[in-house]
Amino acid sequence: MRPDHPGSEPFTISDLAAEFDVSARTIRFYEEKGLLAPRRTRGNQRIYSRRDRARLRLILRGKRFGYRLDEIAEMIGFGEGDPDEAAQIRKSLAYGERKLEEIRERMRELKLMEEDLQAVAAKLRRRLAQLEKGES
Amino acid sequence: MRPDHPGSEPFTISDLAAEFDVSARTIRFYEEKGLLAPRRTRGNQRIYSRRDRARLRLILRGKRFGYRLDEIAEMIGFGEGDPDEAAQIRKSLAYGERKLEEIRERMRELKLMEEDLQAVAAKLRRRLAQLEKGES
DNA sequence: GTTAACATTGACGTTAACGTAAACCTTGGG
DNA sequence: CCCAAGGTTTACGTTAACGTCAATGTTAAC
Repeated sequence: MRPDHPGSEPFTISDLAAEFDVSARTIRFYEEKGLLAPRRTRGNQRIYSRRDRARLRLILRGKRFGYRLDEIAEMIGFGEGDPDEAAQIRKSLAYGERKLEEIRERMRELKLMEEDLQAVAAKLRRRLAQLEKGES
Repeated sequence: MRPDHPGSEPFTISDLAAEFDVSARTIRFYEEKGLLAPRRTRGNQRIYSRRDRARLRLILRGKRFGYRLDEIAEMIGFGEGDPDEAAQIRKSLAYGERKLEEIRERMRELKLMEEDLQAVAAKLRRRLAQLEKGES
């Protein structure tokens, strides 16, 4: 029944739910919002391809960085939607460039945050060293 | 009235609201949640020190990465709270280490996200080049 | 072919993070 | 002293992102 590579190819909704540790409801909700569009069986059950799975991974990744679902919808939608015209593609590229710049800015901020926390940790360690020398 | 350096030292709530582009309500809300604790005037109005301001910046930074307020409360609280005992400090340090590891993980993920988006952009550019050569 | 396990579509509930409005108090300039 | 601009609390409203039933349909193993 299963192909040679177990756990490969098409996935059910609970496969993905388990893999990414989210509820099935969550995945259906993303579909309601237009972020996913899996095919269906004759019986109307959802079937997820590897592409769908990759998309879900991107969605969850975006979420972890505080992007809202509608923002994510734009981000992942920026590679589709009737790319019949060059103008459309150029617009998509411009949008992508903005998003990339935003992401680089976030990386810089993360670095700052790391430094902030490390500064606090250093302070604590100095204080701890004092205490261990018997000081109050 | 103002000290030598304009825009320095103590801040009003609207000062900070303007500087960080959030509403005063938001700042008061953070206080309700125990994330801030500014001093007050005799008339009960809030006065924010530079330290308070730095704290707010950290809070907003955390938010931009999808941390919830209660998580942020723990993170910024990890350097205070009766550090009279060495054990307490050691616990705080351990907590800080976990958070730092989490942050480094996020940086790795951001890099992946950047690569994903760049892959899509590259695809679009190839398609665009084809179109400009007159192909359908 | 019959169940047990899993899916589907509503519909309503919930929580976090504020927005908004009312009624009142403080502060600083003229 | 007065008042406009800004601040305070209290309380209720709102939105995003799901959680949680319930009623019903579909699959897969036996």
